[in-house]
Amino acid sequence: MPELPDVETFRRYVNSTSLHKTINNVKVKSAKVLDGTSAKNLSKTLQGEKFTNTRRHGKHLFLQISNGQWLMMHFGMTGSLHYFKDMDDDPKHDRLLISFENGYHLAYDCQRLLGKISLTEDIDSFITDKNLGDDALAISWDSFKGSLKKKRGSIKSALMDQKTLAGVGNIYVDEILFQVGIHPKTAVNSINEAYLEEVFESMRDVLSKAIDVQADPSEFPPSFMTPHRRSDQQCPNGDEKLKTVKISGRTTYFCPKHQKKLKK
DNA sequence: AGTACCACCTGACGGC
DNA sequence: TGCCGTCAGGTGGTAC
Repeated sequence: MPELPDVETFRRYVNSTSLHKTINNVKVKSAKVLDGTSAKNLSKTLQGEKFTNTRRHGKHLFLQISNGQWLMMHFGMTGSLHYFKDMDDDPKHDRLLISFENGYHLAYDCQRLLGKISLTEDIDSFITDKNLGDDALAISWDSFKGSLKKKRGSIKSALMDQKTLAGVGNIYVDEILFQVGIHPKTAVNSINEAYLEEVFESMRDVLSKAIDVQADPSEFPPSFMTPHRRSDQQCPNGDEKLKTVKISGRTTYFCPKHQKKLKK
């Protein structure tokens, strides 16, 4: 689930469920997701505090703690958040369980353990340390253009590179390129400025439309390709079959009829 | 600075 | 039923 729209959805979920409530218990179920901190230290840091605010940068979510620090969550391929009261509703792969004094719990669930949780004093230095590019929904057209001009290789790899811009992953990059009708293997440096601006607009459009429906593909507009992302499925714009190709090791779906390497 | 692979992990699915 | 290869919305490291 966890690309920019999913993480933004988690952020709003935390806002509507978990702010301003005293934390009275913290259980680390798997220390493997912890990065640069220990279960003991994390518990000590959160115990008795509240979450006061949230921020998101790309695929990283930050929960502000009332002591001024930030709890960083990254969701890997399979991470998600669940707020519930009855422990019967505790998700199967919960790795961190935060309990509030109102009897509710916030669980960080992550089946494949590829996610990360850490503590940080300062979001800006976290972003600098990780070398992350600007957030894909916050970046200006000028910065986007500037960052992509330095890139070589395919447009797909460039958009997915978190150092270039943060938040776009394998699913949404395919959707963005499908919407502009550009072949994912197109060399970035062969795209002229006007067309690159269309890519930029498509990125903003796809990401915000996904956020509008809580990143639920079953609610995507009918013109979106993502819900057809299965082998042998047809393009939403016709009876053409979608095809797959590997780009930087990731399975890529595209429509051979509607996505061309060069714009006519 | 690219790509190509491997690794980290668990689990679902299809073929035999 | 069971075993096995393959694949999965991410990232980081390596070698070339």
